[in-house]
Amino acid sequence: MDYSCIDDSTSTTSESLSFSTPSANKTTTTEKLPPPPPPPPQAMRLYRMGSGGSSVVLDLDNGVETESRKLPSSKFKGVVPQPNGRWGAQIYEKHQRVWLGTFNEEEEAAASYDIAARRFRGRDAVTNFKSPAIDGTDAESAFLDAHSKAEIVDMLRKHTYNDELQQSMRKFLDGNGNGKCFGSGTTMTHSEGNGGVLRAREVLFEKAVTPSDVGKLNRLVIPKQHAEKHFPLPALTTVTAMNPSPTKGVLINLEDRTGKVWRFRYSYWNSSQSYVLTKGWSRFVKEKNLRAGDVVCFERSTGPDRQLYIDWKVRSGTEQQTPVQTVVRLFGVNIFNVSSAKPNDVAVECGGKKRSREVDLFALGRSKKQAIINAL
DNA sequence: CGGTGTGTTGAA
DNA sequence: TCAACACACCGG
Repeated sequence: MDYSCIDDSTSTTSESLSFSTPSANKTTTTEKLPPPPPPPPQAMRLYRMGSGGSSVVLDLDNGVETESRKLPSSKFKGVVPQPNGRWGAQIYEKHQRVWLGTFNEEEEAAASYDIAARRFRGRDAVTNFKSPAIDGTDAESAFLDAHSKAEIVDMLRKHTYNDELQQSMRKFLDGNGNGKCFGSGTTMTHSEGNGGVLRAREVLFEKAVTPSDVGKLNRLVIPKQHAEKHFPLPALTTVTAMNPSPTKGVLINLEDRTGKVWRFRYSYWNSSQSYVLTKGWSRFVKEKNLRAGDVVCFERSTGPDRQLYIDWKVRSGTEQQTPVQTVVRLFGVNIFNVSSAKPNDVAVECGGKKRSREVDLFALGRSKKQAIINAL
C-alpha cells in the first residue's frame, strides 16, 4: 500500500513519485538541480496553517486561548508530533513527503528518520544521532544498500527494521563465508528506545599465552577446540572450489578499548594443524607488552553483530592491568571495523578480496534500486 | 471513534 | 526541504 514504490520499480509509475514530470523540466539539459516549481497553489479556503508559528495562538474571539491545540514540536529532525501524543517520522524526497510511521517515543521516530536519511541520502546525510560514519562500509550501510528504499521505509513503518537487520546479520553469520559479501552487519546504534540491545559481551574462552605466542614466531595459537567452536574458518581450512586461496586465512580487525583497531590474519596452519593469529599479532604483543603467562581473553558481543573482542590480563596481578579489547567481526568473511569506539561501521570483505569501501557498496545499492531516483 | 498519514502551506 | 496544522479516511 502507500507509496510502496519509492524507488524500486523503475516506474515511479503509479503516481507516487513523479511530481515534476517531464513537462515540468525546463531547459538545462544536464541533470542540474530541479527547478523549484512550487506546488500548484490551489488555494482553497485559507486557514493560517503552515508553519504558522510555534508560539501560542491566542484567539481573542472567544476570549480564550486555543493554545491547547498546539502540538509540541520535536527537537529532532524529521519528527512531527501527532495529535495523540505520539510522534511521526517523515523524510522528504523529490518534493514529496515519505511517511516513516508513527512512534511512541520521540527518539524512536528520530532514529527512524536517521535510518531513512541514510538510505535516501547516503552517508553524509544529516541525522539526529547516527555518526556521519567513518568509513561508509559498515554493515548497516550494506544492509541498507541491499534493500530498496521502499523496503526500508516499510520496515520502519512496521517497526521491524531492527529485527530485519539482526536477522540479516545472523543469517549471514550462520551461512559461513560462502556467498554474499554484504547484507549483513552489525551496528546497532541507538535506535528506538524499546529493545535496543546494548553491547554486552560474553566470554568465549581464554588462553594464557605461551612463550612462543609472544616470541619470535609472531603468532598466537588458538586452541583448536576453541577455534573450531567459536572461530570456524569455513572453506579456508579445506581447499575447495569454493575457496580459491585456502591458505590465506582471513583478515580480522580488532578494536581495543582505546579505539585502536588491530588487524590480524587468522588462519589455519596445516603443518602444525593449528589455528593461529599471525600477521599483526606481534605488533599487538609488542605494544601491549604481552608476556608469557598473560591471559588473552576472547569475548563476543551478545548482540546480533556477534562482534568479537579480545581482552587480556597480566598473569597474576602484578603490573598494570590494562585490559585491551579487540574486536573481531566475522570469521567466515573478512571484515573491517573502522570505528573507534563505536559499534557502528563495519566493513565487510569478501573471502580474500576486499571491496573498495563505500564506493562499491553504494554502487551496488544504487545500481539496483536507486537508479530511478538518481535518474530523476 | 481513535489514529494515522496525507493535503497543503509558509518558511527556511 | 521541512515542519506545522487540519482533517479525510481507515481499521477496529
